Amino acid sequence: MGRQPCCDKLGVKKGPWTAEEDKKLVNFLLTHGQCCWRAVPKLAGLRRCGKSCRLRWINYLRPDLKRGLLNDAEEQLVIDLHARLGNRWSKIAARLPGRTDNEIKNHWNTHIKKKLVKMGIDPITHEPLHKQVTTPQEMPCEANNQPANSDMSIQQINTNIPEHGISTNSDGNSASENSPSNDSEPAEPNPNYSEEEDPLVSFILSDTFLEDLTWDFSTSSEYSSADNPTEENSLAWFMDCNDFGVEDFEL
DNA sequence: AAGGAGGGCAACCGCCGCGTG
DNA sequence: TCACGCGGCGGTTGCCCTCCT
Repeated sequence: MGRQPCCDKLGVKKGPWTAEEDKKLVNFLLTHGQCCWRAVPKLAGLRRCGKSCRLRWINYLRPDLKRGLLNDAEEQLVIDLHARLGNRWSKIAARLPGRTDNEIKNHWNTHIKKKLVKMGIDPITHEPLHKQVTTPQEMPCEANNQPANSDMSIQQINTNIPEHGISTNSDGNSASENSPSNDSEPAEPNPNYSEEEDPLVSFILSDTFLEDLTWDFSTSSEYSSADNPTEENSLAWFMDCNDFGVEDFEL
């Protein structure tokens, strides 16, 4: 037997969200905070699946989201993190405040992938393309969707993108899904781009950042409506977000 | 100016892991 | 220990917009 769908398909609207639906969802979440997503559409008066509401909120409506394309530093960070973590977009997004996993995933697939290929680097393994003599099936790390990180490939990236260095595991070990210790391994500072040059990038790559839950905006107590259930507090995070269309929601 | 091709992105789908009873 | 429900995640799809011919 297949798994039950997350919501009753009948009467559940799909497709692009309207401004009216956005408004309902935002108003509800500002007033009540994030609770049981399954109950949200019902309570908010939406004919949507709870998952759909969650996705819409996380990927689009969340006021702490950054808008626009990833800048060079962010892009470089994504490349580096991808070399270490693979396609674990949520983990990568966790180190990029204001960016969502979906956004990063899309950016990777549409921009960065092509960029790396153009530079002669395999976007999956982060190895130089011309060095690859084995087929993807023959490569365990590929089969597991895990990158084979190497100093050489990373250095090549650095060469091609001189403005922004990236760091990698100094021993060239591939990042493994089964070795969570990699997550906690501090990134080696790139000789071409020292911490002094970009302490922010260095900090984001550090354990301090990853383990600091205050950077997790979805659970941030500063903005969390669950912790600060008043609409006043909730509105504060709207006001902090300059390019958010507050007027769209008549707040 | 019109039509086709390609790219970008929002949203959906289905699986997985975790918490709970 | 097992079953179930839920949230979260990554892969994929499909629509819309832009560019090119």
